[in-house]
Amino acid sequence: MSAARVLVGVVAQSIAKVEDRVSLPQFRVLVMVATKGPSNLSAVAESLGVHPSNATRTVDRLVTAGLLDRRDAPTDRRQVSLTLTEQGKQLVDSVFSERRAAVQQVVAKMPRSKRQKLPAALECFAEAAGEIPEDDIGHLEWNN
Amino acid sequence: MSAARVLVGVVAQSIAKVEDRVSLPQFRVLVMVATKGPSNLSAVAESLGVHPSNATRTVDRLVTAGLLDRRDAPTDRRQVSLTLTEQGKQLVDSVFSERRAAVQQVVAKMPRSKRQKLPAALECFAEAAGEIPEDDIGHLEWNN
DNA sequence: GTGGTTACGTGCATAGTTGCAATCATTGCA
DNA sequence: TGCAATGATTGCAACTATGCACGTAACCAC
Repeated sequence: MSAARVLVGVVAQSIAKVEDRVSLPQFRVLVMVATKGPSNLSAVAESLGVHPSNATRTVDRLVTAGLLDRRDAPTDRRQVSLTLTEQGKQLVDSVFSERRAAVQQVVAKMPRSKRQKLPAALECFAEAAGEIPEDDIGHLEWNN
Repeated sequence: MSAARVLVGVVAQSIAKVEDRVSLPQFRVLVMVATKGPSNLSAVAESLGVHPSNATRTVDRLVTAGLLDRRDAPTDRRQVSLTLTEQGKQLVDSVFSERRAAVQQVVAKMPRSKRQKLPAALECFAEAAGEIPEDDIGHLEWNN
């Protein structure tokens, strides 16, 4: 659990650095679009567990901020197609790479012997988690 | 990083379950009081990085919700003493124990051989993090 | 005591999130 | 063509968070 605290701290810190530019729900939208590719609004709303009307307005703000691109979907003009702008990509990337750096900074302080055993154990842990229904393990896409 | 995603997902899920009752900033206040014992308002505000006036109102809501107890500090009547009510304790405990359960559920799925190596590696990881200035590693008390 | 400092609280303003109901455009089916 | 279903948006209303300026009560040093 203390390791989990550390990791959560890293994530929180990485988000805090961009909180001036985007709120947490907004960032979640960006991450979802970044990870799942061009999406429509309903998908975003459902994935985040909010009312579609809220998703609309959150996307509004991201479009205004120049982080998200909203256009009509080619196949069905009722839907919209959401993609990250270059700025949006950079923002998401900056958060992710900072997380990596922070974790690596910690790993670098571990004694070499244990450091080598860590990846295998963690990979195994992640695999084990993959075998559990997503409802039980949580919203994995939450903010990463 | 995938292991980190899993752990963060667990934390996010555990918080999502109480988000109907308390907001994220509110929960952070509860956790801070739970971990650092009776506190005054300034400490809470500074620890959360918000303006003291906001801390006042956040605490207001928690008191109204019956999760927090606010009374004059015995030593200095300018200050207040914040403690968790029984309800508040239960809420924090429920989140923490759910996290533990979720992690253990994952660990239980790991093969026995690797399972034994995990705790040592993670403990070492956490220790390594402890050696890094808090500004670099993040606000560890964030929500845990 | 008097004055400065400290710790909280209040009023005010702004912005973001949330849900619900209603509306509009598009699509697909009869 | 006409009508229902779908996807998105808008108006409305409430709540939370946030900072700033100001006020009040208590403490401390002189």
